[in-house]
Amino acid sequence: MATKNEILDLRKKILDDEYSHLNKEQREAVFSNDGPLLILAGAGSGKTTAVISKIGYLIRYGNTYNSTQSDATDDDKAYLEECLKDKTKRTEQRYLKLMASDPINAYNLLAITFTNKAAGEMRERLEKQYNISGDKLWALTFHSLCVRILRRFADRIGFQSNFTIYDDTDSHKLIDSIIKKHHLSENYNAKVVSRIISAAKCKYVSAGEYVHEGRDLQQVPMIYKEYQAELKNANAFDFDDLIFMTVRLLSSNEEVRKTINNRFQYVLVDEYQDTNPLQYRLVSLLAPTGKICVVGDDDQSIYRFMGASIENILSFERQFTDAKVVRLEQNYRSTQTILDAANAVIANNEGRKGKRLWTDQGPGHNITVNQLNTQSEEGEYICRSIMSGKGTHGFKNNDFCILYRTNAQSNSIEHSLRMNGIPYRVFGGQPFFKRKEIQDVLAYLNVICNPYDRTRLLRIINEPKRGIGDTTLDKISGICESTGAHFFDVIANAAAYPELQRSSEKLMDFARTIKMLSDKSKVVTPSQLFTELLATVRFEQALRSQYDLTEAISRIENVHELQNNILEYEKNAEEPTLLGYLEQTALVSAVDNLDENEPAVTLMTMHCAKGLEFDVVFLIGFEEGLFPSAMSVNEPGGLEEERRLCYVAITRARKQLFITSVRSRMLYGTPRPAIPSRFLKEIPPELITEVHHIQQEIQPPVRRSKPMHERALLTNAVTVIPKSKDTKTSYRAGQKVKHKVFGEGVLVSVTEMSSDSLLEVDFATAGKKKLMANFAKLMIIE
DNA sequence: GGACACTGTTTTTTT
DNA sequence: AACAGTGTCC
Repeated sequence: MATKNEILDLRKKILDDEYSHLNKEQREAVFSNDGPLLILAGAGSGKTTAVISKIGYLIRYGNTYNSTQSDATDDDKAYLEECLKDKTKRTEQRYLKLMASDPINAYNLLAITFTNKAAGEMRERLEKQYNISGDKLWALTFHSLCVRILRRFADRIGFQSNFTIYDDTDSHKLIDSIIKKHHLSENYNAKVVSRIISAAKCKYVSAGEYVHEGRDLQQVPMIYKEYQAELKNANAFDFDDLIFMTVRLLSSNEEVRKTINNRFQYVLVDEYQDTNPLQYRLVSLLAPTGKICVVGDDDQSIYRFMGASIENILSFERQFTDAKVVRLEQNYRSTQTILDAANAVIANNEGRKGKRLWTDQGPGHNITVNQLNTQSEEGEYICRSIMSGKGTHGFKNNDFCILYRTNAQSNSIEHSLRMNGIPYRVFGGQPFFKRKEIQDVLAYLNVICNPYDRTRLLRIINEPKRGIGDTTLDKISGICESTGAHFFDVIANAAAYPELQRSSEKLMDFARTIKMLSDKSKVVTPSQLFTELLATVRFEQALRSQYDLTEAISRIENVHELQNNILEYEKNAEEPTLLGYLEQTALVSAVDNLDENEPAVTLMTMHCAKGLEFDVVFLIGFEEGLFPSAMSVNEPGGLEEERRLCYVAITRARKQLFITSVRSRMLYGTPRPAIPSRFLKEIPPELITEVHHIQQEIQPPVRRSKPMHERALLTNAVTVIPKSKDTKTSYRAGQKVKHKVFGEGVLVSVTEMSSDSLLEVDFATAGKKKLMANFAKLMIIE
């Protein structure tokens, strides 16, 4: 009889061999499945590889590594010894029978990620490396997971499964209407109230339980209660409620909880440092037996403002008994210089789990630091650096990434990139979906799915104009108030209410349109319905009559772009539905659309960049008041959060890091003096090469008598920029340019004006147009 | 009901 | 500088 230890030892050797592509710590993370596990994964430490391997392992072997049961014979032992030497044997039934202990079905695994992109990548890699079908295993974000659960069990908490999702704009609108109704506009701001309510929800404090502190805003509990009543009446959830109500559902309904727990036998949570107490509750409900692995990095917790609690990861070991912690500190991404800088900066924080990144790659390039006078110089400097990086190091456009603290900073950089003909993509801000015409069409689609969605119904009931004014709407609200009827039902039966006599035809006509489209939506594809909708409400005609030709064209283009977006969705979704599409538009994150292969420089906020990596990273606007932000420095813990953000930003870079600041920054349209960020001083000086941006015109041949150090300075400078006379001279007649709406065209003439240039462009499709250079945002193609 | 001018506010980060 | 919200007039 082979002893238990002999067999265990043999198994360990085989598994170490099979997972030899991982380092020791990663293997430990893969093999530790006895109880709750926390993987403390530093930036770039191969965490995704470890997680993918772990899932593969759980599905193939279950919990072999630590399995104590063993009744193997000597013959089994000899067989395993053969398997150790001969890999091909490891597909045999007997091998698996000896090695596996409670393997988990992919169907019974749940992986929660931070973005849909991360979830998609996980599914892809599992499919490719372990042949695990992506639709069997649920890899989702917190929000999309909750939508799935709620769609199935909505009736248990008094909702219908065709519920719609309110984004921030929608909830602000709703809260604002409640504030107005109670004549509280003087002292109550929808945004502020919405934040308070959201913060309460993130701590799982319901409207009934909420107790307001402080002397101001005493009416918040009342608004909170009404807001929840309105949401329920509208059959809608806001972002927080998606999770809140799922928690409520699981904790109050044993049958549902059993169904869910039966399905999910092992739960993985990524980016655990960014979860909030509400999400913690959800996680504990999903993994009551401690079959759970969370992955995170306390140093990368940057979403406190969204209610994320760094406490979740810091106290994981207390919250989940017998938890094990594995640290991944070897970095496979960056040079030692970049890691040293990151380590040095984050070392200034207190209350960390503690961790030090290292790599066996060399030191690489020093970090390049430059202080410029203005934002346009900053932009120009970056463009020059990109161009020289492409020339001397052979980098491609998509190897570069520009990161900033606030979205507003993208403007000036975009301008420089356009002027230099460098293709780029901006992420975040999501201006497209915020456009009025897009919001309007989406509101229609939401109402078609869920006619009780009152906020969106109000948005479109008179858009395009159909003669239904405020007076009528007030009357309808009054009827709803006194009878408890739904807004839509009142409209649909307008003739039954004498006070609505004058507009009853218009109202009922509108309701019939919605009803008709709603019926249709059950039999046609989302894109077909979209076409039908535009035709029925004569949307394009309305845009044409409302705006002048150029603007109408641009808005119609946007609507068509939305149609493409729907088609794209239909192509990718396994089971495309209108509700599914709307869900996606509500829950997409900025980076979900990032295509690493698109040949363009990437622009985004440091927050957005979490989880991404680029060869060359530019961190811009390193100035006091901007980064760290002025608001954060007075807040307890605010500075440490900014520093973590700085750590995240630095560790995005693989090979080269550039950091810039300016002396004069525009704020609210006026220039303000700025001094370099304190974070720059936290980077050890020996890691930094300071580049001095040279202000003079390029001088013809350097004079012999020039002192050596000044010459060195000149050659050291990555760029020598002619004094920025004005960037508009970059436009020349004959250039090929591209406009976001009009497409490609040729520049016919350039007329200099006081602060701008008038451009005449002959577009291939749209014909000749006159545009202002600063406004048109043209991209120079050649 | 809509067009227009004027005012005040905004910039921290987002599922 | 850009934009949303408000007020005024038609």
